[in-house]
Amino acid sequence: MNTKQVAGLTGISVRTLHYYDKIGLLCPGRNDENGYRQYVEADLDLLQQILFFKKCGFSLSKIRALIKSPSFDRKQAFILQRKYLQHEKRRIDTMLATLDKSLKAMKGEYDMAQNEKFKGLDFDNNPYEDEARRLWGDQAVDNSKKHIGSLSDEEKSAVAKGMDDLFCSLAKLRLQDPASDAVQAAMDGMYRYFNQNFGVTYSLQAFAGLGQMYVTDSRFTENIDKYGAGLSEFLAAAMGIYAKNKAK
Amino acid sequence: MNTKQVAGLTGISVRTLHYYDKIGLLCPGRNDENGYRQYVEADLDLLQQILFFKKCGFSLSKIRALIKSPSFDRKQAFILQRKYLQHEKRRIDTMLATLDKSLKAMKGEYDMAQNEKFKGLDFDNNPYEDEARRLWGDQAVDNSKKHIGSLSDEEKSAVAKGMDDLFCSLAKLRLQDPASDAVQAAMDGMYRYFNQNFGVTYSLQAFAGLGQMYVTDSRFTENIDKYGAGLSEFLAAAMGIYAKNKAK
DNA sequence: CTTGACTATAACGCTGCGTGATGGTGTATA
DNA sequence: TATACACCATCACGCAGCGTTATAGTCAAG
Repeated sequence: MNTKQVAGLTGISVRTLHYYDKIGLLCPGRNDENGYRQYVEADLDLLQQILFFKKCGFSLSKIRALIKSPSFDRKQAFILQRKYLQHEKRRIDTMLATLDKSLKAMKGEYDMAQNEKFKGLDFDNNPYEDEARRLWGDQAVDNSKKHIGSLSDEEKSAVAKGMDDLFCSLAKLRLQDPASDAVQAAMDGMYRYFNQNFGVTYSLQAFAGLGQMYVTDSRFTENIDKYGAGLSEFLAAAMGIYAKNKAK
Repeated sequence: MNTKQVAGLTGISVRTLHYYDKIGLLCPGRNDENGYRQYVEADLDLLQQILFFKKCGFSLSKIRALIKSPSFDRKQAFILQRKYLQHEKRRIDTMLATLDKSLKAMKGEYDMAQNEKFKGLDFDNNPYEDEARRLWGDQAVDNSKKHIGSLSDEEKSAVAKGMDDLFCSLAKLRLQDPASDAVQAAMDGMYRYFNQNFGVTYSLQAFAGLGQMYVTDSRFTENIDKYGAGLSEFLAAAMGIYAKNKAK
């Protein structure tokens, strides 16, 4: 299929498809003769995933990080997205209730508290995040929190210092290819460091899952990106590749 | 209430509230001593409206045009918004169905057509628009279309020319105050022109409603704004004021 | 060989805020 | 009375995700 046909099929504009290609989000093959884009079925499936992730409120760069990761699992993504949509439905119900109450209040049939007027109208928190936490991260996060909690103040600050150093050194690599030897060697160091310092043994899967959380979970993203813009997305890719390679 | 309290109550950031004030969307009174913003209950109700309109996908400038119009009716807005939300719920159901089918297709239990993969994922058309059409405009639009259809080609182009001239002259006024005498005189001309040339007699209410449609309905907005950026929003205000004044 | 319907890239514009920077106010504490 | 500290204010700049021209090459039909 050519660009225009995909546009017609999906409702995404041609311009947008060009843009997605340019930013490395959806890069179809090309016709050898004239260089025109050629979308095959796998491209369409990927586009569908992209659109679902957009619905879940992720930025394009995050989506790219997620779907490019070798540890990306379509089935899991579908399941999380379903949970997100169910959340959304409930939110809409809340908003409908708010609406009906506001109507009644307008007629004087109901006395509405101020905070009631805004139920369901808060735009901030992303339920997809919550679900992803439950699926991938909370045990790991909780465990390490528990472990850290059991340390003395000195030990705590030592660990904190170690993490700081680790992320500083990782940040310097973030413009290189995540699959390169240098980066993968750093990943090996990271994996070992985590296993030594967090009271849990990370399986390779859990390590890759933690990488996914670096982009899906704002608690991580925001802290990590302080060491350098885009670091979390870079790490997600590099950790996924590391887990995949080592699993062999 | 001060700015921070409102922020806490609604989930809207302080920065955003400042911004809304600056662009004339939500301008609370001020404390005389220090110039601080003071939000009263009416402001909160308005903010609620603004948030509902945002959910419906309107831009801030459109929202401003809608709520500032004297013909703005809170109850009608609530009702339209409810319909919009119900639409959204149905769309989510469609997306959920698409999701489940995709899962099945992945397992090989179902053969999915390409276009089926994108059901519910099209972001473009705004259901609020459709509802607003049904409520305010379709009869008027249909009637005038019918009337114009009954004309000869010459007459048609004469009407088209007249409309073109009319909007050109209106566009020149668009930076003035919609309530000013000059603008209101032009509105009088517009009202008469419409009643003479569209085979329908516009009630003042219908005239104001048409103004609302100029901003809610992209069929109008896009055409009108060709004569000058923001013309549709300006006209919506001016027509609303005209109808209100003349009703007295 | 020209027309019209495609394709391509490149560059500028727009919206809705977030994020400081900088400075005035108000009240509590030393 | 000084000073700290939390809160308010107004700029000014930056960013994502495209829409929108502008400009140019490709291809089949007439």
